[in-house]
Amino acid sequence: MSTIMELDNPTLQKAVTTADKVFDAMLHAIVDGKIAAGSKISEPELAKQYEISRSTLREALNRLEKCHLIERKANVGSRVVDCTIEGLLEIYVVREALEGMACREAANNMSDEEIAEMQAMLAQHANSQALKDGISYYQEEGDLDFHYKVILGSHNQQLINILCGQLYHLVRMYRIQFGMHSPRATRAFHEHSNIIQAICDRDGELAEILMRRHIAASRKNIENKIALQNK
Amino acid sequence: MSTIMELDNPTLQKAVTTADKVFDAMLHAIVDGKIAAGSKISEPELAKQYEISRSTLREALNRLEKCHLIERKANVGSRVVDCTIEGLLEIYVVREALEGMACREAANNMSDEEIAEMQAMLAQHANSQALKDGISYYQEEGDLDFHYKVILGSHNQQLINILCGQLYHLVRMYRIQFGMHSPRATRAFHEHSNIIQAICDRDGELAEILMRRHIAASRKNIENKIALQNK
DNA sequence: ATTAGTCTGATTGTCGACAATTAAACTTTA
DNA sequence: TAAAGTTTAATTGTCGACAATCAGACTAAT
Repeated sequence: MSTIMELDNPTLQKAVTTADKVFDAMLHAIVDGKIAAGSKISEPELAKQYEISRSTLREALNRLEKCHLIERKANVGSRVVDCTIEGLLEIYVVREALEGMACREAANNMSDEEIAEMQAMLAQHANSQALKDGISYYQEEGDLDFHYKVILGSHNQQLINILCGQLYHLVRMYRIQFGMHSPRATRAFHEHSNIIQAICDRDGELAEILMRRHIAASRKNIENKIALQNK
Repeated sequence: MSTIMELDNPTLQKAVTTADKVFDAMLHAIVDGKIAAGSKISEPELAKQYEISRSTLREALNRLEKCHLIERKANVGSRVVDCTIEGLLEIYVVREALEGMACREAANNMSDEEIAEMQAMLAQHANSQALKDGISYYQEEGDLDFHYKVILGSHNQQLINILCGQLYHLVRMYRIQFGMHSPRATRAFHEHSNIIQAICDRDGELAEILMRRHIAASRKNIENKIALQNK
């Protein structure tokens, strides 16, 4: 396990203060839909629920706002963001741009060890996929693992913060709440494989193109589903 | 003045609460270097200075952290981010990706009125530039205006939040503290002009390419200066 | 009946004080 | 003298209470 993971990845920083722990708890609760999307947040109620003071809760709320998981209006209160199709498509657009660039930078900046790690991970996914075959849950987790590795491989702290620290919480939220178990498992696997190859060849330009196509394909997949649903 | 500006642009939301006002004050102070980059922030001292309680100050600090202008460590305190060459180049990489995509989306989504507005703005810049010629301050301001308009034109709230709400504060901070009065004034003007043309033609693909080149050119300009300095 | 205005209950914003933790000064020992 | 341990001062995290603001219920007037 490379030391880069723990130092740079904002999602893996251990919670030391109680506000941190409440933040983690609420993060999972929101992502998993246990706190409903779009619902209003009552500070006194939640403070009682977590058995903390309102100040501490507000500290946690501030961090949730940093992740764009809640929205605050002055003198009115906080709401959990609601999951809309438009919002989902907006995120795909941002991901296409940022992860495409991250992939280019990863091809330039990843160490040989990191690349080897990623290849090993892919091989492992190949096995677990052969086991579970149709079932896509592991593939889904594997998909996130893969994208995280590429992002961290960019060695660009700004990219890492925006993607891992903010956007990916929303990505996971949408995946769970929209029940997005992609049927593109084997196709995604081959796309991942090609991307890693490009990174291994240090071909940043190609790596970016492939990653953008990979994400754009997911987006189009969603758009098609929506189009069918509205017919 | 389009109503979209006020509603969507996070930088233009009026400050209603006192924490908002302190946030605005500190934002400017940090961007302008009146609070030194890399310096430690003393909560009791600043609270006294702004004549507010520590709770209110911490609320303001939380928002500064959202903009990546300060960094907090648990039980240790907050520091203003320091301006490094590496950090500056990282930002350019993110901008190239995000603003490139924003430009593509702007070509798809901007209304004809918005495009006309932007063209009018460019004409105005042409005049003020002819007046001031060598002096690049107005061109610098104009450059920011132009980029803001394109970002808002994407009509993608995620893109707008990340770029206008977070990254551009850092951009302005670097510009001021590194004294980046670009000597590329007339070249940048022509690049802006071509980008607007592509947007006007609704050619998203070209618009993205041109914007990416525009930003990459700025980055390379910096890199060259650094290379000269270190010789 | 509808609109305007007032009032009330509840929620958010702000404050000052206390507890927990850290960093530095000081002592002690090899 | 240098290194380790202890103490102390200061800073941060947390708490409960008060003030400011808002949303909805109620009343009154056209």
